[in-house]
Amino acid sequence: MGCGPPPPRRRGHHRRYPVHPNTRQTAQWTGDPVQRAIPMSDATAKPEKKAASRYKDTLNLPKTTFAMKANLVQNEPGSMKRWEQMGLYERLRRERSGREMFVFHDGPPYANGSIHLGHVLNKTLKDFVVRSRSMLGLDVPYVPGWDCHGLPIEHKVMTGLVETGKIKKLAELGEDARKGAIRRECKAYAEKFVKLQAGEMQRLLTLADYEHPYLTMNPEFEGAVLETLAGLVEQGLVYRALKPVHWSIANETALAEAELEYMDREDLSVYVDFEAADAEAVYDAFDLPPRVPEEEIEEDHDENAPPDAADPPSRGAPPAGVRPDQRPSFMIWTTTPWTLPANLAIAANPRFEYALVWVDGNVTVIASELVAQVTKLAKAEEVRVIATTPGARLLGLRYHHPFIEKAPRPLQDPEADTSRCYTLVDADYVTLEDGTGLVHTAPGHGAEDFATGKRVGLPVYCPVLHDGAYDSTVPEWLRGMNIWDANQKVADHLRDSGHLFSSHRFTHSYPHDWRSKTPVVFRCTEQWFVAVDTPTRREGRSLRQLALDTTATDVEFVPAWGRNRMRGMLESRPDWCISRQRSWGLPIPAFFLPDGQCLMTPSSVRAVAKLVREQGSDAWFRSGPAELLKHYDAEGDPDLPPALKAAIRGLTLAALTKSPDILDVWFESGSTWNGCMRERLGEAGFPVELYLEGSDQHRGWFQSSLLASLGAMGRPPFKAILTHGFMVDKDGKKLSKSAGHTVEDLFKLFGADVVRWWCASLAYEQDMKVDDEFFTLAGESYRKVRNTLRFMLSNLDDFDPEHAAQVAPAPESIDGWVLAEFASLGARVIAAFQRYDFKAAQQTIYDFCNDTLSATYLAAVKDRLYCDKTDSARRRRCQHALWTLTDGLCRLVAPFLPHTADEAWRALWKAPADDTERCIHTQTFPASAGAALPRAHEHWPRVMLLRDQALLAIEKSKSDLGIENPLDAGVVLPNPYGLLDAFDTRDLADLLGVSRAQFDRDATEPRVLDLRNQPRCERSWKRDGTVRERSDGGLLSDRDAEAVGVA
RNA sequence: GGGCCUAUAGCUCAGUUGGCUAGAGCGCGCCCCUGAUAAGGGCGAGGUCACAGGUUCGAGUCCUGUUAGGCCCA
Repeated sequence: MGCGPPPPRRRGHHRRYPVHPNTRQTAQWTGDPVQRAIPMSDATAKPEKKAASRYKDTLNLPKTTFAMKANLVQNEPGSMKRWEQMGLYERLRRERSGREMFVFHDGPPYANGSIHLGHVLNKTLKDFVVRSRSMLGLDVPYVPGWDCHGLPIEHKVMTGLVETGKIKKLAELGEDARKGAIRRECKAYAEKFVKLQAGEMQRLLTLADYEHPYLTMNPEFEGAVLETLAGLVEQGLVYRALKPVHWSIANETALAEAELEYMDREDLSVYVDFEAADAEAVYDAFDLPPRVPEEEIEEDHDENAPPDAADPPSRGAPPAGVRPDQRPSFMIWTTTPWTLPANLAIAANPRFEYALVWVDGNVTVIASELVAQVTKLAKAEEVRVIATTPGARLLGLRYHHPFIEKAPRPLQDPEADTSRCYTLVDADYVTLEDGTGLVHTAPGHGAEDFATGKRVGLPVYCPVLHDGAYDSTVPEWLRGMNIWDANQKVADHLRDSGHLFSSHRFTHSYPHDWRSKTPVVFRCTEQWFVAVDTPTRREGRSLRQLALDTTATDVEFVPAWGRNRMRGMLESRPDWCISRQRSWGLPIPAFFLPDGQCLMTPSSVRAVAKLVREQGSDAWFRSGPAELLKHYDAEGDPDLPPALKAAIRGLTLAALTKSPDILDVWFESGSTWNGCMRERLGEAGFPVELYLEGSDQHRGWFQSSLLASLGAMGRPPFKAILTHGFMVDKDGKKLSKSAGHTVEDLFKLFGADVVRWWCASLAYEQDMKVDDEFFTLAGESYRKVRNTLRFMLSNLDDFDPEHAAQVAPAPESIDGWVLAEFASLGARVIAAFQRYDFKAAQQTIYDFCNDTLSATYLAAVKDRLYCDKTDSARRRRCQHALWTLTDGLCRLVAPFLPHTADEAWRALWKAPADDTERCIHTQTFPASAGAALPRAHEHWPRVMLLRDQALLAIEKSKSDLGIENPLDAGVVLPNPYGLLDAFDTRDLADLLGVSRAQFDRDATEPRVLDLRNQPRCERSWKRDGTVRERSDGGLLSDRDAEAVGVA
C-alpha cells in the first residue's frame, strides 16, 4: 500500500492496489522502456477532463443532419408527399418494365369502416412482399382492391334511409326504381370508405397503384365476374334448387343473419306422439322378447312364459322387459306446430340412450335422460320405463305422420322421391337440453333439417308460400291458411286425434325481421348453386375433386399446415349457394319465360356481361330484358335447349322476366383473379404467384377464388397461399373491438415505420399478441437501428465515395471482417425475405446492428475515425466499409422502414430536400449478397472467440486489478503456432476497447495488463506505448502527433 | 361437439431431421464511457421447456391424453 496517492474516485467503494500483488507478473509490459520513465502518480491519476479538450477541435467528430429523434409522426407525411411527387409507383413500373415479374395480388377488404389492426397487419405483410420482391429487382405491379357490394353496406344504407324517413318515399317507387335508388346510396357509401381506407393504407406507407385500384363495383370488373360465371355455366356447374332461408313474410324477402333481431315471443310448445308404423320392429329395437302367441302359451306356458307372465299386462303398465300389446309412438317436441305438415322425418342421436316408456296407458319413445322432465311437464300420472336402447338401434324405424297419410311432394317437384320419408334418421345436433331427444325434421323449414334431408335423401318440401299461407299440398283443412293461425289449429287437430301428449304456451327468444319487427320463418326458396360434385364438361372431374387434387400438390402453403386445413374444408363443403335476394350487388343474369323455364346459357351470360361492361350493373335495374339481351343471339346459341329456343322464338324478349337475385359477394371476390389480374395483365397475370390473407380465408377468399378459377379456367388462380393468424390481447384472448388504440392513434403515437417494424417482428403464422407496450418496445428497437445508421452517417460526413480510391480491404483487417459479415447478413436477410420469413429478416438485421456493428465494429473503429488524420488511408478504408454498410443496411431495411430507409439513404447522398430523384425504393438489395462474397481471414472466428474471453478477463480485472477503464488496460492474446501473425494488433486492441494488444505464442488464455502507470495520450486517451511529450507541450501518441502535425 | 393451430426465462421469441451445460433481444441488477450522449459499451442473475403418461441408450424436439387459448365449422 501507499505507493502514491490514490486516484480520484467517484464512487466511494473500496480501492485496491493499482497493481494487485497476485497479478503483478501479468501486469508487466515487458520490453517497454516508457513504463518506468513516467512517475506513477501522474500515470494513475485520472486525467483532467478539461485538459483533454485541448485537442478536441482536431478530432474528426461525428456530424450529420440525420437526427437522432425520428419524429416519424411529423416527417413521414413528407416522405409520402415526395414519393407522390416523383410518381414512385409509376417510375418503378417504367424502370422495371421488361424485368422478370412477381405477380402478387391483393385480396379486397370490405369497403366499410376504418381499417383496424387486422388490416394493418395484412397490408403491412403484403407491403413487405411487394417491397422485398421489388428490391430483388423484379417487376412487382400491385393493384389494391376493395369489395364494394353486399349486405353490410346495404344494411347500413337501409338503416340510414329508415332513420331519415327516406324509406317511405322509396316504398312508393316501382321495384326497379327502388333498387336503383338504394344502389346509388350504396355506391356513394362504398366510395366514401374506399377513399377513407385507401388514405389510411397509404399512411401506413404501403406501395401500390392507389391511382387505379380495382373495385368490385366497377363496370369492367362486374363484366369480368359475369364472364367467370359464364365459364362455370359452360361447365354445367350452375343449377337452381331449393334452400331454406330466413324469410320475412311481411316484406316477402329473404333475410341475412345480420338483418335478424332476436325478440321475445309467445309460442305454443307441443309434444306430439308419432305412431310407429311397425310396432314389432320397435320392440325388437328395444330387445323385448317376442310375445308368445296365445295358443302356444296354452300349450307350453310353463317353459316359454316370461317370469312375470302370471300378471296379465292388459291394464296398467306392462312389467319391465315385456313387450306391450299396443302400438308405440315416437314423441317429438316443437315450438312451431305450423311446420308439422312439412315433417318428413324424426332425427335421433345415435349416441344417446332412448327409453320405451309407459305413460298413462300409452307407450312412447323418449330419450332416457328426458323422461322425467317431459312427463312431469305434462303432469303424467303413471310413468314407467319398460326398456332402453341406444339411439343407433332406432335408426331406420318408420312412423305414421299424425295427420298426413302419404308423404307429400313439393309443388315444384311432383316427381320427388318420397321413399325415405317418415323414418328415424341420425343427427348429431340432437341434444338433451330441451324436447324429447327426438327431433321433428322438416327439411323445408330449417337449416339443420335441410342438411339432414339432403344427406338422407328427403325431398325439400316447403308448403308455405311467400305470403305465409299454405299451398295446395297440405291437408284440406290447412290450405290457404296463414301459418301463424295454423299453430293453434294444428294443435287442436292433434289433440282431437289423440296425438297431442301435452301443450303449453311459453315465451322464448325468436328471430324477427329487423325492419318490420315481425317474426321470420325458415322457408325454402329457389336459389342458385355451384355444384361441387358435378363433373366439369372440360375434363370430367368435379370442382371438389379438382380442388383436392390441385391443393395436394400444385399449390404451396405458407405455413405448411394450411394445406391440411384447406383440404379438410374442401372435403366437407356443401354446394356453393351463389344467389342472394338483395339490391346491392351484381344481378344473376337469368331470365324466366312465362312458363317458368329459365334462360341462362354461357352466351346469354356473356351477352349480359358485355352490356354490363358498357353500362355497369345498374343497367339491369334500368333496362328491360330486350335491351339487356341486345348482344345475345338466341338462334345462334348452341347451348340453348331446342325447347327453350322454340319457346323464345315464339315470344319477344320483352316478355321475359329478369331474375331478381344478385350474386353472392364471395363470387365477386372469388373472381378477382379475373376481374383484376387477367383484366390488367392478361395471361401474364394468371395464375398469381401468391395470395396472402388471414387464416379465416381458407374457407373464404382462398376457397371461393379456387373454386371459381377451377370452374372457369380449370386451374387454380394462385401458386402459393400465405396465411397469417389473428390479433389477440396480451393474455392471448380474443381482441375486443373496443380495446386498444385505433389505427389512427397508432400512427399518431408511434408512426408508421414503428408500427411496421412491430409487424415485421411478429410470428405471423400464429396468433399474435398486441398491447400498447409492444409498440413502445418496437419503438426502442427501431431507435437502435436508427442510431446505428446515424452513427455511421455521422462518420461519413467528410467522405466522398465517388472520389475516394477504391481499395478492397485486406481479409485480416477489421474492415475485411465486417464486410464479410455484412455480405453474410445480406444473404441471410434476402433468403428470409424470399421465403416470407420477415421475422427472421428483421431479427437478423437487428442483431447485426446491435452486435456486429454497434457493440463490435463501430466501437472498435471509433478511435481511428475520430483520431486518425482525416484523409489517412486507414480512416478512408474504414469509411469505405462504413459506406458499404450504410448503403446496404438502408437497402435491407427498406421493405420494413420505407420512410427511415429513404431518409437515411438520402442523408448518405446528401440529397437536398427538394430532390425527387434519389430514392432507396427504386434500388435493389446490396449486390454483394448475390455476387462473390468478400472473404474474411479464416481465423477471424478464433479471434472473435479470443475477444469474448478477453472481455471476460477485462471484466475480471476490474475487481482484481481495479482497472475501471479498459483504456487503462492492455491485453496479451495467445497466438499458438503464430496462427494470428497476419492480424494487426492495433485492430485487436480496438476490438477489445483496450489501449494495446500483443500476441504471445505460449499463452493459453488472454491476460490483462495494467497500463495505468503508463502515459496517456491527451488526444486519444490511449496508453499505446508511444505517448510522450510533443513540441507543443502535449502528451501525444505517435499517431495523434502526426494527425495534429506536431513533432 | 368436429377440423386446423398454439403453449420454451418477468415480456416477445429462436431452438433444423430426437444428442445442450436449452439460446437471443427487451426488462432487471452491477459496472464503464461522457468525443454516437434523451446515445454507446461490458458483466451478471433468471427456465422442473403448460400438465400427465408413453416410445427411446437419450425427448423442449416423436406418440397419446388433459388443461388453457385462437381461427373455421356445427
